[in-house]
Amino acid sequence: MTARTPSETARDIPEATVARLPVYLRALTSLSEAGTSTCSSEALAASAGVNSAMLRKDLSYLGSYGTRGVGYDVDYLRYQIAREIGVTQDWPVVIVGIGNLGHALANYSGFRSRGFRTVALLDADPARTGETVAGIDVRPFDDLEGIVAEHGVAIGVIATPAPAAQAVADRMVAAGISSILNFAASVLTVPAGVDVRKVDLSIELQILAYHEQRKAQDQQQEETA
Amino acid sequence: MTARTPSETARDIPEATVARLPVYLRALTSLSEAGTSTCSSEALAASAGVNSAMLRKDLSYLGSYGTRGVGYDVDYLRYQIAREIGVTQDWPVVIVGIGNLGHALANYSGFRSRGFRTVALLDADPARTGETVAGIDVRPFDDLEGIVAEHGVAIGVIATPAPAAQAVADRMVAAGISSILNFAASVLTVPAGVDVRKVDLSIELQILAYHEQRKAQDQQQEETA
DNA sequence: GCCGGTTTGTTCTCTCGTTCACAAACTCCT
DNA sequence: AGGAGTTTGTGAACGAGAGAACAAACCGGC
Ligand SMILES: NC(=O)c1ccc[n+]([C@@H]2O[C@H](COP(=O)([O-])OP(=O)(O)OC[C@H]3O[C@@H](n4cnc5c(N)ncnc54)[C@H](O)[C@@H]3O)[C@@H](O)[C@H]2O)c1
Ligand SMILES: NC(=O)c1ccc[n+]([C@@H]2O[C@H](COP(=O)([O-])OP(=O)(O)OC[C@H]3O[C@@H](n4cnc5c(N)ncnc54)[C@H](O)[C@@H]3O)[C@@H](O)[C@H]2O)c1
Repeated sequence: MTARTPSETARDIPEATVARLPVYLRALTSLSEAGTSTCSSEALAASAGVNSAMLRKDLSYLGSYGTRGVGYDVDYLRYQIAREIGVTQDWPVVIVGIGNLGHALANYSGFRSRGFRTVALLDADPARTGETVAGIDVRPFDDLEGIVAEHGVAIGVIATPAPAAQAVADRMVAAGISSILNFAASVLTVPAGVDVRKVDLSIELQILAYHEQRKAQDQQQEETA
Repeated sequence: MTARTPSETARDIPEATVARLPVYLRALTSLSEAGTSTCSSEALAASAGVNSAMLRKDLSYLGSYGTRGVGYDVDYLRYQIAREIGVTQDWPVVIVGIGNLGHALANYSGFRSRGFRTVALLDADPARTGETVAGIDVRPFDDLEGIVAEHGVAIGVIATPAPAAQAVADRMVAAGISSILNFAASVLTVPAGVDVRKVDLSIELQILAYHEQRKAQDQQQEETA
């Protein structure tokens, strides 16, 4: 069963490492634009805000792209990471729910520059349909299946109110989308093989509030001590 | 030195647990609104999308708020979690950078309903100043110190372009802010005692792209097998 | 008052992630 | 060519997090 074809690079990069690769990629792009051609793990780790040992271990999962005593070639490493993540090719993306957040996302240029191309903006509200945001027409949600098939869309973004999110996700999955980025504050249930990542602003704020409260308590305790 | 005052509840809740508490809180609010007064760890875990054993362990860090053989009282548990996180009180928040994203954040109602009150919108661009978003005037960035002092703001949100983020963070910290939510795609350096959390949309998309690419490769391998 | 059924709180174990520390490998200088 | 000085890649120690399993505790019925 375990066919194990050691075709190109060995797979199985740890999830925590995958989450940091884009940060390294960004740091390398920065360095490259600043004209730096070579950098040490120490320098790159500082740019990325991590420990240098962790950086080296992360990079070692991709292969041996550094030179001992010298460091890493910025552009070469940048290409290798980009290839590993898969952003050397363009990924078509659809955004569903063109309200406050959907508008911001559609207008966000960081998308395009990092290998993601917004091919459609969809909304269920007929009043929204026909509007043009960032040069792209807002189309009815029912166009989803056609657009996904036409462009081979694999990644969908949900920016609808929470109650609509599960239904939208179901339609996306049925249409053939297998990766979803969810901004709605709700837990999505999807079949195996479909990846979901969530971004929840209010959760982030609550985590900050917890630590803030702790700081206040600690300070109070010091005062009474 | 380690005074260790076991004042109320024992502190030191694991970070992973802290990150899940807001999810439980949301699920409990949902259940409460649906009229449910009691629920088991199994049911709550399903709503939150986690394993029931993990849920019980998480809750056990707060204390013993359940009843064996019965389950948890929804409203009581909800209050206990809210108190632990610190969202029974209101947290004043400032948002800096009222562009595409800043507008969406200012218009976001989920803020207010979860214990966070936007007390000011700040932008360095004079053209933005004077505009009113969601009933709040956009004010010059230089008003930061005054507003932080006046309202006792502890939490700041950065939605400026990446190159401006570090400077904004420095000013925030100098003004007395000790928790920052950063939407800009840059690594922030802050003094010890200041918490930073980042939300980076393009990192999330890149993680999805990586897994998507892997799926495609696996499928290709199966076909040739 | 006791017993069967139910559900929590917790212990144990395993996996995953992070950091340390150092040998291997490279460059540069003499 | 050889040695001093760097920097990578990785084995090993350490710590945190997740899941399985089970005893303790509770309810309701008899
Ligand atoms: N605005 C923010 O800053 C922010 C921040 C974090 C999270 N969120 C979350 O993002 C989501 C969107 O927020 P928003 O402020 O943009 O809300 P919004 O109400 O402004 O926009 C929602 C849009 O989704 C559309 N829609 C509703 N049901 C739909 C359906 N079934 N199919 C397709 N489209 C549908 C609506 O027509 C509307 O245009 C919400 O779940 C919110 O909780 C928003
Ligand atoms: N729009 C999105 O969907 C989105 C998504 C993810 C991340 N981001 C990030 O969020 C940030 C903001 O994105 P945006 O699309 O809203 O950009 P934007 O250009 O529309 O808005 C930026 C705003 O910040 C203000 N500003 C600039 N320098 C400032 C300073 N020193 N002090 C105060 N204000 C200042 C500008 O005047 C402008 O109003 C960017 O870093 C972007 O990468 C945006």
